Amino acid sequence: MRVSRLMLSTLRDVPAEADIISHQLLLRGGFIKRLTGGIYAYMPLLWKVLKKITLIVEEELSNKGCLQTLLPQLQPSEIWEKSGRWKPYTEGEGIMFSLKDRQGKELGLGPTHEEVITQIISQTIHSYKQLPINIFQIQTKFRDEIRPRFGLMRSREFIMKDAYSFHANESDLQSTYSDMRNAYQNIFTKCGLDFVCVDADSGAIGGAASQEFMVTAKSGEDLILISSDGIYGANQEKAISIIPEGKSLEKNKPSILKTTDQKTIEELCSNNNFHPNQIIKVLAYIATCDDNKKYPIIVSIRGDQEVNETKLSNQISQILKQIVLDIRPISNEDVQEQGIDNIPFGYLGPDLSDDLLSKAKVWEKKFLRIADISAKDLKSFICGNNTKDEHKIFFNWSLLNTEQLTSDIRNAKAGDRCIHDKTQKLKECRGIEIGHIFQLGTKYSKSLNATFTNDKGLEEPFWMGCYGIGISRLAQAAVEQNHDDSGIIWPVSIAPFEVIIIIANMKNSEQKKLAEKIYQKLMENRVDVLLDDRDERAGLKFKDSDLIGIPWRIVAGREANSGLVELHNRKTKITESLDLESVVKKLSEEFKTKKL
RNA sequence: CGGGGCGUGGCGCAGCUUGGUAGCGCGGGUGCUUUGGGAGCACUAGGUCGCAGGUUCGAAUCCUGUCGCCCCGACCA
Repeated sequence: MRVSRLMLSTLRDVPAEADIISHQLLLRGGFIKRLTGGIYAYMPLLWKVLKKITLIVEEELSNKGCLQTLLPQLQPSEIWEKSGRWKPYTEGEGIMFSLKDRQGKELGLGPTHEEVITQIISQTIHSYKQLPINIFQIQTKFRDEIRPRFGLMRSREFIMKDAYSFHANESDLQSTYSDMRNAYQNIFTKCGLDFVCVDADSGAIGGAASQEFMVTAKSGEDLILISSDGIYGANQEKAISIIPEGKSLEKNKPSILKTTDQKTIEELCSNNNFHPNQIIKVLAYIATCDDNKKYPIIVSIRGDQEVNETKLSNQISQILKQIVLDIRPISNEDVQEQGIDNIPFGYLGPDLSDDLLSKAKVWEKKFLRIADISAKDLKSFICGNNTKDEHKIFFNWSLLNTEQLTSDIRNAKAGDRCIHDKTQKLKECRGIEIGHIFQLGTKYSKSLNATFTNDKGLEEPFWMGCYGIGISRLAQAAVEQNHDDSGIIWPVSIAPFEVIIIIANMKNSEQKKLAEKIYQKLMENRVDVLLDDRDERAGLKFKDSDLIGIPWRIVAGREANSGLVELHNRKTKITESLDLESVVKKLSEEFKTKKL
């Protein structure tokens, strides 16, 4: 390809809309153009990158025996009703675009394809003899993000690879799951990325085991915790740890302490010389569930710890056997709306009476009480006395005489000790999620009634797995991780072009002739090469080639009349003078490994 | 959804406080010079100042509404 024909449009100034470096560089290099919020056109340069990523993915998955397909994007509401996801996905914080056709039939614009593929497979596969099946597609997905941002990182329309596997039993699912994890390692390694694989929450998709692949980068949206030995890694939503030991409260006669205007843990500690880990923090939440009911929740946790709302939400949905649509702290407005303004915020105890809810207009009349292990483990503690300006001190759980469900709903933090080895500590870093694999189990096959006949002749729901890769996000993550002050430094395997040839001075026929010759030769050797034949000054061409990040640069310049060109590596910045034959030979060998 | 900020040629911005109907840099076009790190000079094209009302003799500027974009938050009582 010749740059004069490439529709290249680079910008010197940073467009005001871009905040993070990868977004800025993609815009400045002319890789993407924004059509509207969170919706981008992939320009020819980026499309080449996306195709290269796609090829790597297809090759790896094909090696694992996966089939490729292309599924509908417009999906009928019925199958989403059956799986129980229509409401959570279209209402509230729902992320599915939905619409009605002229008959009034409701359709969703696919954010993911579990329902569709389950339906299709159940129509096609009937016997255990046909299993397992592992099938994938690469196509555009739609998500109505509350707040699209960072260019392709969180956009409303994006390219995703999603794979779904179907099995006759759980152990077969597990073996495909680890096969896929292995394929993912290969894919991201081939893409030239630094990444980690961490335990993850399975979120709205549901299911058992789930892991995420994270490209480590300062601007990452996810907080991940990794043990110093690298054995354990998890998204903070999911991470578990051993809590730091606290300075425990001595045992003493339980009593009531006057604590006027001491509503926060901090105020309580500074006024009475307590430690946060001697106090039980009690928080009130309201959870909105699938059955349209609102459940008030009382959460107890050790004062120095933070509630993990993902864990909390999962726990509630397990207890109530309901999908939790929304969970948030109870606000003063909530309390007023319900007509129950007698809740002594700042002085709550785990044993806050249900009687306070008796006048509630729409809320359930009973608190669901959950205590984090950190609070439950305290032998003697301080907590609110459910009366303004009063706390209990030297109390224990049997004195409180209250029913509590105990579970881990605490945020693991950097510095906490690890479960697998107490001598290891967790450290935190940020990551960009580019892949996510799930063992779904039978959740979708059951709800959609997708079954096969097993070897005993009985009908049984499929065991399912699903596996995603954000293709367009991966491209941007690669930029976030590989750039310098001059621009992008694409890993060779996914670079839009492997080599760019610059003709320093278009008026010099020696340079032109030599460049053209190398250009032809490299193309004959199947090197993906770009020729900058624009009638521009050399400096501008250098700037552009650095900005768009082509890994190798050949310059036909000063030494052209002695048959020499300059070969420059974008990443190492090493430059050497070579003749035509050596340049072609060197580059052909450089790229040979991946061209069979 | 809450808070903050911004909408002025393709991009980045000034002008707005104190109304008098647009300007700078980059980019585009033409010509000459230049030619290894975003060239110089000259000429030139391109904007109903997001949109709709209102105030005024007169609005980019003041007021109201609306749309769009960006950032932060939606976490501890």
